[in-house]
Amino acid sequence: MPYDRPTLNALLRRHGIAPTHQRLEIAQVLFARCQHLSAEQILQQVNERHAETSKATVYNTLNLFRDRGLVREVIVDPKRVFYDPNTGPHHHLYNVDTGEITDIPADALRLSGLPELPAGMVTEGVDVIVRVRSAGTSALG
Amino acid sequence: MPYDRPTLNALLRRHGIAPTHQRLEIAQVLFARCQHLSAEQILQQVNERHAETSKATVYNTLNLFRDRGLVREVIVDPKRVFYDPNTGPHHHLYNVDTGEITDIPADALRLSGLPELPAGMVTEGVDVIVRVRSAGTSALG
DNA sequence: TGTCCATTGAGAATTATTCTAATTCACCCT
DNA sequence: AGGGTGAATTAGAATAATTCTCAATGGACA
Ligand SMILES: [Mn+2]
Ligand SMILES: [Mn+2]
Ligand SMILES: [Zn+2]
Ligand SMILES: [Zn+2]
Repeated sequence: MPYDRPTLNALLRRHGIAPTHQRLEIAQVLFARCQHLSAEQILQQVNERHAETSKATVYNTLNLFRDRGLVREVIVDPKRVFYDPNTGPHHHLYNVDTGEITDIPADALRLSGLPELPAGMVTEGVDVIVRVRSAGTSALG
Repeated sequence: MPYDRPTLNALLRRHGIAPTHQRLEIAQVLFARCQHLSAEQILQQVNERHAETSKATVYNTLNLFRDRGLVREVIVDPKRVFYDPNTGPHHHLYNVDTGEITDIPADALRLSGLPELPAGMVTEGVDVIVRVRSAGTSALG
């Protein structure tokens, strides 16, 4: 268990985040099993045992974590944002049928020939999304 | 003007879409200037001269066009979907400050080493999104 | 113990998209 | 031309993710 309370506590502090009870609970959910979760899923998992965190706090906290670089957003589904505790460079496999998101390690995939940017632009990141579906599922009706 | 009415008419028919007045107007907006537009932007442009198309029809039509492969969705902004009349393989440059989306030709960018998929999955597409921001704009407050 | 400021949270607001159910329209037949 | 028919359109309501408001809470510390 690499992510016990003292570790999470230090992690938040290191990112300039005051480690409140609710924030630790949310960090726990995110970092314990390193998955890609929506705000709604996080809300449910945090309140699994007994309800103690509000929806507003989950959204506040996720935006705070994102602003401080603790998590990143994964934009693959127009319906909801997913939160990724892995902020290192890597990419994603997205199953459009199941909604499942899987990491692709950065070094598993070579990207070459990025076009030079117009003057005055700076790259913030390069996202690669491999969209897959379960074989047999057709895009047509 | 490569996209006059008879051409659009044939284009819709070729995709199995009955070419109604509203659908032609929407196709016109999408294909005339080949941009990446949101439903709201399309609704405005279609009704620029005189209002004749409803919001419901714009959404219906965009979903129909997407299902029939006439346009593709671009998922870069959690707030809204953008529609792309270019369905050929290519990638996108997304300015997170301005919201501007620019095409990157497929051959401008080499991708190698896609991991083999778990059995029973088939690739639907690979999206590369280069997120840029105007230099000087910071992610922090 | 009391002040202070950040945090929390209930519920309302916002907004992109979808849904419903009724009207309109295009096209065909006579 | 007039009428039947199914598809298309639409106004407005519904849905749902996210944000906002602002009052209540609570920990740190004098
Ligand atoms: Mn957000
Ligand atoms: Mn859609
Ligand atoms: Zn990831
Ligand atoms: Zn494009």
